[in-house]
Amino acid sequence: MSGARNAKSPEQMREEILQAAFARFSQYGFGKTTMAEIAGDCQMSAANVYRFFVGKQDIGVALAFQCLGEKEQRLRAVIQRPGITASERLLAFVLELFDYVHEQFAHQPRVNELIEAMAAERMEVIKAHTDQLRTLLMVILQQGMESGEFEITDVTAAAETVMAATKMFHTPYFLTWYKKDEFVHLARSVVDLLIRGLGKR
Amino acid sequence: MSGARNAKSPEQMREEILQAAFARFSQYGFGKTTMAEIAGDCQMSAANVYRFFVGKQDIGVALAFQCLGEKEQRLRAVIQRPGITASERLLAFVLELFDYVHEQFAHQPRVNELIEAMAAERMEVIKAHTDQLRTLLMVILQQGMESGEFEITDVTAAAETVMAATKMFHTPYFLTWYKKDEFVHLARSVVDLLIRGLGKR
DNA sequence: GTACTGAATATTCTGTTGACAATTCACACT
DNA sequence: AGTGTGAATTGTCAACAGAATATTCAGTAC
Repeated sequence: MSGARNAKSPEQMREEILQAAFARFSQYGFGKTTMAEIAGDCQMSAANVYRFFVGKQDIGVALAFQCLGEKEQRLRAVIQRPGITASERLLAFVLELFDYVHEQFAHQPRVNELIEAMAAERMEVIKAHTDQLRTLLMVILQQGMESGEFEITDVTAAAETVMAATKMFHTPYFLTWYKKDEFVHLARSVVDLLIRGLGKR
Repeated sequence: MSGARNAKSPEQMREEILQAAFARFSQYGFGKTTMAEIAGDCQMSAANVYRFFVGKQDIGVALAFQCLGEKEQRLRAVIQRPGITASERLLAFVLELFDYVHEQFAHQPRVNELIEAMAAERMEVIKAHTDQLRTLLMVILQQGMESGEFEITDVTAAAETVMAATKMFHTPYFLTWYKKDEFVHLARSVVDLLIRGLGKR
């Protein structure tokens, strides 16, 4: 242990900075938040923040990862929900995805902005998340295979296909085009049709 | 007939203006084209253009309608293509839709811009087109019902559903996300799955 | 040497202003 | 009366200057 009285580990420092940055970003937005403000919230100089993050953008990217991780958590909960069929789970998954996007768009527009902005510059942010979503979808499809509900030759490809067919429901871009009810209704129809397509002959 | 030597009907005038405007818009874009230029191309003053169009935007809207009309023509050709099954027609329809969007995005980005810009301000532009697309899709589904390929209870709803599931392939927004081949492959997978879902048990 | 800072520098943002373009209008020509 | 125009008006945009901010660095405290 080093001698200074209040020494914190680099991990704790990073955590503290991220927390302060998130509070600012989610209230005022990425652009309107200054490094000096974030640093001030942590009782340090702006220069010192650079000992823990390469730059402001890196802070944004880290937070975007964190948010998407939480989203993934919510979806994992759907995967683990007990006592429902694969078909029901698939519907629940898509609706949860939509709900999340919709809710965030409505109640946390700044967070949404943040994620979009980071994704625009650093593709890997959204790439890792998409991979994760596909993997979760594959679990559902696999379950459906095992229960005999689905008949699928290539689960990976099928997951990709289902992602594409439901893209509209997890892409903020479309959120202004329809009302929430219409979206949910449409999502149900699409999922129903997909389930029928995935089912046994 | 009025007495002036070279009198043209208002319809002809409108047509001439639209043609000149399209030439400019598609080469330089809506924003970079001035009313004076359009008027000059028609050997008239800018002020005179206003006797035929309420404003610049109205010219843009008229052209957007025209472009979307041509797109619809191309799709009608798919509807009328003889000697193919409804399934094949559905695939051809979606691929044609994608091809059109992709081609325009690549070779006529200005036209694309124009349509997006007009649609952003005057919803009815895109609304009428979407209705038209759904109607065309309904024809395909109806054909599939009659040939016994499909089993659909509500053709209108099914058309809406298919539109939603293939949204990704006719929305320019996604064009930068994947490469053309990937899109086509994905589109085929999605359509195959939908066809299976629409088919008889 | 390690942890940190204030000041220096580089970059980005913002508000302003002049020029350009859309639209209107009073009038001319037929 | 219908067709059209030049000039006036209004609104928009882009360039530029100045301010604000991100980032770096030389130096201080311990």
